Amino acid sequence: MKIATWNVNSLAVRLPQVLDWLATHPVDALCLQELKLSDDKFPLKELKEAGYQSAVFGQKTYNGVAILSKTPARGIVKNIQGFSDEQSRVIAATLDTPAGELRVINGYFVNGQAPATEKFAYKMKWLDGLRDWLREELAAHPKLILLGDFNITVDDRDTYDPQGLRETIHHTTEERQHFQALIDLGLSDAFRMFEQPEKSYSWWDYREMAFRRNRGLRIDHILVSEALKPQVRSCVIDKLPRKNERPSDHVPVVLELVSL
DNA sequence: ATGACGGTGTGGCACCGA
Repeated sequence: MKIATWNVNSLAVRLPQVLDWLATHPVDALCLQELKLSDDKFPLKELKEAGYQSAVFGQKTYNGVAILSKTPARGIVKNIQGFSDEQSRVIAATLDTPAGELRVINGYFVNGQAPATEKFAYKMKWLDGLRDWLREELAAHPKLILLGDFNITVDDRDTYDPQGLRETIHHTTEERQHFQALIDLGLSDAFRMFEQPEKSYSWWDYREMAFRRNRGLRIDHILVSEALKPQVRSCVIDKLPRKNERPSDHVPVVLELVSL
């Protein structure tokens, strides 16, 4: 059973690429971020024809998240419970999969612009709210996955220039402490459960031929709960879609779970 | 380096992303 995350940076532009990818990577569930469209513009029909149901929390122009799944999603929650948010950044659902009943929390985390800005402060508050809510979700759902675009590098291995980008956005101590607070709830970074290629990233800037020079960041993550850990077989980044024409700046990350 | 590229909504550009 496979589940993936992909920040598509406009589903309107990327739908053909998503359909292509699903045709070659028929995952059980695909979590999308940065739809950049309202619910009424969501391509429900096209995805249904590809074999996927959609739980959608859209927003015009910015943000927007969705969970595509082969089996119906239940218990859908939009945004962080107990945290008031104008922006559509989280959708959670319970899925019945070959690997069992899974709680899936799909997030488009706040970017944060730069330390000491209002947007950075919002990022920190948002992360606090997520942690508090996640504690409850974990208590209710032992087998839980938190995945999406975290907009945080975990350590030096996740960035092409650890020295030059020290304490800049996505690299600050404060962001990493907030990431650690999520880990401390009892979650594991599935990608680091395995040996991985050096300089593995999930995002590359469109500018300066960043992809060709592999100047990227690993900011798209999949965290798994303690109860799910024994079922994790692999976690890989699929960088191939970054070579598409008109690619997203992010690529999919894929988690494989086995049944017990 | 106030830049670069790309998406959106707008309107002759600005804003945002990371």
